[in-house]
Amino acid sequence: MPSTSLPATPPVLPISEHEDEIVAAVEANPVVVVIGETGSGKSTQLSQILHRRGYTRRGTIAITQPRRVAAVSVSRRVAQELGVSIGEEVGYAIRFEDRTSEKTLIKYLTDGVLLRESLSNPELKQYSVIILDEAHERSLNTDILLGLMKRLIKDRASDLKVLITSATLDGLKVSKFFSGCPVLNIPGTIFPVEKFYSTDRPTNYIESSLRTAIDIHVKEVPGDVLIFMTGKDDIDKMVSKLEERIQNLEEGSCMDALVLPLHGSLPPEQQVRVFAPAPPECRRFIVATNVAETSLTVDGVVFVIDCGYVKQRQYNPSTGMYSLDVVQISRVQADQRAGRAGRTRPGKCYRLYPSSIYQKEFLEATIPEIQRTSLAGSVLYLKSLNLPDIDILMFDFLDPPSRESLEDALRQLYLIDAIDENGQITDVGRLMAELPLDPSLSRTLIEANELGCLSQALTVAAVLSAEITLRQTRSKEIERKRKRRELPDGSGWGDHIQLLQIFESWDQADYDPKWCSDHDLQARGMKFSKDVRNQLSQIIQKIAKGPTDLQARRGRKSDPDYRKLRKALCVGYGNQLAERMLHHNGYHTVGYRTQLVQVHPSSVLEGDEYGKLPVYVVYHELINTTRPFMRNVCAVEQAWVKPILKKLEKLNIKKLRYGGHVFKPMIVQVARCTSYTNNLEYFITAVVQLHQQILNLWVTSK
DNA sequence: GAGCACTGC
Repeated sequence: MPSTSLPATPPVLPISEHEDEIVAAVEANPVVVVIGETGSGKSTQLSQILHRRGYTRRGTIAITQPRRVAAVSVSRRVAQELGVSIGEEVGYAIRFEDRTSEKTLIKYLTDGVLLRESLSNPELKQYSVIILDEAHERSLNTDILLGLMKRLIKDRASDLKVLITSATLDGLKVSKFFSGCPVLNIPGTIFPVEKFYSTDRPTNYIESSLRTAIDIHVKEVPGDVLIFMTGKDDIDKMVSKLEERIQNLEEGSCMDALVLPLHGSLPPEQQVRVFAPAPPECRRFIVATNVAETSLTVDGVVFVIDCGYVKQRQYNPSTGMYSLDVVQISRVQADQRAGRAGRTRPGKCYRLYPSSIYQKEFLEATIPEIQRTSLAGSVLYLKSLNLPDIDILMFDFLDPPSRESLEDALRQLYLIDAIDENGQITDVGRLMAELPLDPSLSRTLIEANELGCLSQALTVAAVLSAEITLRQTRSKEIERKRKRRELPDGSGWGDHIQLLQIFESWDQADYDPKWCSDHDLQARGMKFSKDVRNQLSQIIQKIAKGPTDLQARRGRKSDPDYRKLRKALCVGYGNQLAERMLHHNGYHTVGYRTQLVQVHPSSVLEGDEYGKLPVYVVYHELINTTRPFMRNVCAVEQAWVKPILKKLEKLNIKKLRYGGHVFKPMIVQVARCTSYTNNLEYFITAVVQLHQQILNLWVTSK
């Protein structure tokens, strides 16, 4: 490691007063939990403190962030405070962009990037300190990292320090997870926010928000208003109604007003409007989704209106289906929303629910992502790490996902050849884990490489992982239809093929952003899929067999029916297969559970001359809205389906969990226990887990 | 013939 010669000029932040306390705790313990409220400076200062105290002498300090923008902006800030340029002593690494060098001592990175690094370098030797920042957000990746860190500190007890930092995280719970490590509290610099509750839950929260907003506008001092809604539809409704009501107010009775929507699917140029300073003598109303809760910070907000709901996507492992539900927020979320009013001066938060509901009905914290999502990708990742104790269901999670969810993941991975019937990762599975994709798409790529249609499959995988959506301009419905007709239609084979054709057309237009807008496509999504495709090409060149032809324009004419590509998709989506009913166009899923589903109306797939849809299709996902739908489907042939049916017959969850040698994992675990008997708590935990394992085995084998 | 919150490798 190069020697350190950074100037040290810490700004005065609450955390600075706790410097000695922090350093003492880190010195004496492998893991320390730091609870720092908003404005405590933990994200920018912790790394600098440890750097000053010599922790960069034998390695780099890594600080993970759940979001890319945060990794970039915080690292820039730190570089500025230390008077160095980014990429030198201070750098960041996010997908598609690595701004670090051999000189880098403080490295900000997304949690996903750190997980990828740990794949090729499980001990993460280059780091002397790993800080998991914003752990309270409980992103899927952070949760997996928490489990990995618990292991890592045992293997690197002498030379690794781990800090878990968060705003409101239940410190005791994490401390318990890490064998009772110390918890430090750092106060923040947020201003007080007064909270007002409704006496009842409103029957119509749009109307209720409207009245509150007008009330503020007429009676309150200047200051912007942030209104939390659940989705785009509600926001649009709210914006137009609010504008109307403000217009109807008596002339000169109050100041000017500007109403702005804010949500993720807004084009960037419209999102930016929110960050422009307000015109003088004008109150802004920002009607936003959850983006304004953590991802985007709007300056000037003094009033918050909180409807108490959020739209949440959840996965049901017993049906394999996603649903998007409006659910009550948690107390942590409610407080986070309220905190948005106190960033520049004391504020007010209007909660459109009674305090009894906040106290009794709201969950303490939001259900962590790991319990709301399909785990196939994460389980494959963990399997690829070759952890010594083999049963993935015993992985030490802070909040374990359900057994059902983990078993669902094992079944899915088995059906696409990532693990064998004994639950062991296969060679195919190892390759899949290298690719930053959903397991189905990575399996498709590997099969495509065998079949000689890699270039097309790369495009499909890239476009699908960018999830481009055809932009919706409801007011210009007719025009939209006209434009969409000019786009390729998948040649009757479905949405995957259409997406491929769209990307190829864009490629032929030399990736012109204007081509996207002309065809009513989101340029942002298309650009992202192009970046993903490049990244995938680079990775696959290292692992592909034989010569690879990766140009997007190639490979079109040789296979007019896209047979190779569709076959590769059939193998990759072997866990997501559906068969049409005999007499109508409904489908049932083919797998270890059967669901009645339909092709989503947005699909390009159309019936034959008799109006019949293909007998077999694979689908990208099941989403339960008004009914269960398959989104993004591709027609496949019966002959390709047979191997999947065969695998289904052999599927045995007991074997997937415990493998052929059921006692091997236990023996390994006992061996591990005995080598850690100096840590009594770990020993007890391991024995309890072993006991549990034997019990499970006994129960399931009966 | 329906309608999608937010992240990330």
